[in-house]
Amino acid sequence: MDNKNVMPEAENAAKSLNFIQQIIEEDLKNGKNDSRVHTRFPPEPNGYLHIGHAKSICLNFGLARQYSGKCNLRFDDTNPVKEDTEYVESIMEDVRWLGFQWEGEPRYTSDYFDQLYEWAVKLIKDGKAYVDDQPAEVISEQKKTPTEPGIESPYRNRSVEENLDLFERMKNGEFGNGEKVLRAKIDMSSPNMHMRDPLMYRILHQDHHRTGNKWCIYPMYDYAHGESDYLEGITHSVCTLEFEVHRPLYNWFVEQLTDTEYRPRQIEFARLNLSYTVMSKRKLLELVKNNYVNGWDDPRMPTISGLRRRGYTPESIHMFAEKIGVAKRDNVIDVSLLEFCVREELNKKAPRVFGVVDPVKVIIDNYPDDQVEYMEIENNQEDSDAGTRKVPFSKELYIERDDFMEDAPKKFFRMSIDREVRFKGAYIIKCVGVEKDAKGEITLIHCTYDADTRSGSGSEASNRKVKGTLHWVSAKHALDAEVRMYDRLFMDEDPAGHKDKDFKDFLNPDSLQVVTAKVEPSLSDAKVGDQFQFQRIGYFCVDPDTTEDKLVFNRTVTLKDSWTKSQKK
RNA sequence: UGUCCCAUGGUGUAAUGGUAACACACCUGAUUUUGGUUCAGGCAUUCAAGGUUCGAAUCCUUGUGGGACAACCA
Repeated sequence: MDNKNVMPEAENAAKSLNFIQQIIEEDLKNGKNDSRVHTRFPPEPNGYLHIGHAKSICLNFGLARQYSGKCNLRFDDTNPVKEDTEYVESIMEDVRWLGFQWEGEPRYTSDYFDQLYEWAVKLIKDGKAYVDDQPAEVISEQKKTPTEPGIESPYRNRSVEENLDLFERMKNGEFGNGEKVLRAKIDMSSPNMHMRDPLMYRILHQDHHRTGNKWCIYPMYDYAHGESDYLEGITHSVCTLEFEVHRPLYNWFVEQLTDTEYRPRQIEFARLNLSYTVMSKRKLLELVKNNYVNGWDDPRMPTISGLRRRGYTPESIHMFAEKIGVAKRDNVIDVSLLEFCVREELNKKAPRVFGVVDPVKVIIDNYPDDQVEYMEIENNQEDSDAGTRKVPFSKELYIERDDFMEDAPKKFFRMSIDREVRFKGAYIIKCVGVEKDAKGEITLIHCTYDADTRSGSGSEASNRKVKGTLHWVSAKHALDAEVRMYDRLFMDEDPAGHKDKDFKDFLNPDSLQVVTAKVEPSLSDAKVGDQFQFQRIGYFCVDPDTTEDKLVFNRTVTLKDSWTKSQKK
């Protein structure tokens, strides 16, 4: 075969495989499980999904897509104490928003409670499971520590008949919470703690969000998970690293209960850690419950719903997941990579508009009092199809307070007394003086304009180069908009890493600032969820969840700004 | 003083016994009616010591460092 003929594809194929893809391709080659690929995303519905889950979602659904396989969505709902349908709803919404479709209906571990119960009975009959009457503390004590072997429970060698009877009575609700448990009979001296007769069932007199009061015994994760994978025909059960030590147990249950060729295979990868970001569901719940943020979808939250509301796009999250890769070593990804991915995408898609977030008024002394000119401005220089729009220009305008400095250094390219700047799409303007209030705050900037310099007029003067270009909004045409400037929630690079300190000590007091901005009139047509670049300021979206009858913008991400960066040094 | 896992620039990820590369970050410079974008360039890497080999980031041994496991959580 002539290699030269396949060069175009070779370029794509050149991408290296991550270690999971290598395992899958090996399995495919060996014809394992009929060379099927079937993955699953199995969240517990006890909280909202966050960017770390997004990595797992992109991985699992992505693998299925890549290998023409399937991917299930399964709610791992074995602990009714913590779970709720609110979370089920939000999880489905988030997965869909990310652009993935699960195979068939959503699955629930609770769908398998009957089968799991039968299998537990089988294990008892095989002498591989027993009912233990001891309280939690005693069982825990007997397990000992990782460095010393555990000791066996006095109930370990009960007869099969007694175990069967007791287990059935557990199911029938004859015992209270914690009075009895079902344990697998494996090896109390195993060096792996998870093999020291792990619990299979505990008694919880608690309504379940799906099965109601049908059950008062609930299976534990270790028992339920592998079996659920088995029942769904999962081939590759991808999970995070902390389950690595559970794998022998996962395999043990599958091997005890089934005798087919088919075997699901657990593969572990390193979970995502993001700098300046807390990812633990427990801590996020704490932020929500104690009103440090306004709910799970607060744009400062690392939740998928928070990112969505902040203006992140599914595509940008896919790009991020692609770039961070998959491996087994602990990692901390810099948030700047995530921000890069949003900017990268929004730069191509988001129309540029003029919005002044911290306005200061400018008056052009030599401009006719009642004149209004409509300046034609490009919507997006990155996209020639984006077209242009008309923006009104008049004698009184607003500019950004940061864009003026009275005693400016030479390197300051914006407005200063006696210096010229271009008002983007309009004229070259020269500052001639300022007015201040009693506190010395600038209240008005006086300018003159050069009428020959109108942009696009073709005149020689209109092509004159000046160092700075400012965006502006006509005062009498401006719309008021509420702008929510979100910043990072935590100031410390690794707020979760300080084990002796409360992570909330690192909360940023300025993580949300709400201001009234002056924006150009074309934004009266803006629709919920629309995204814009406020030229020179950052990317903003119209708050997707706004219920108010006014324009509300959420800041998605700031633009890179080499001037303010150099000033901070 | 147990079992398991991991170790490549500042941060991530490749290279699968044959020239250590890509992205982010950072730093120059050019272009720019956004101090954005784009473009060009720069900085910087195999935990250590032995061994196998013509050749080791890769295989072996030992050590060091980090992580997971002792929930009736998942």
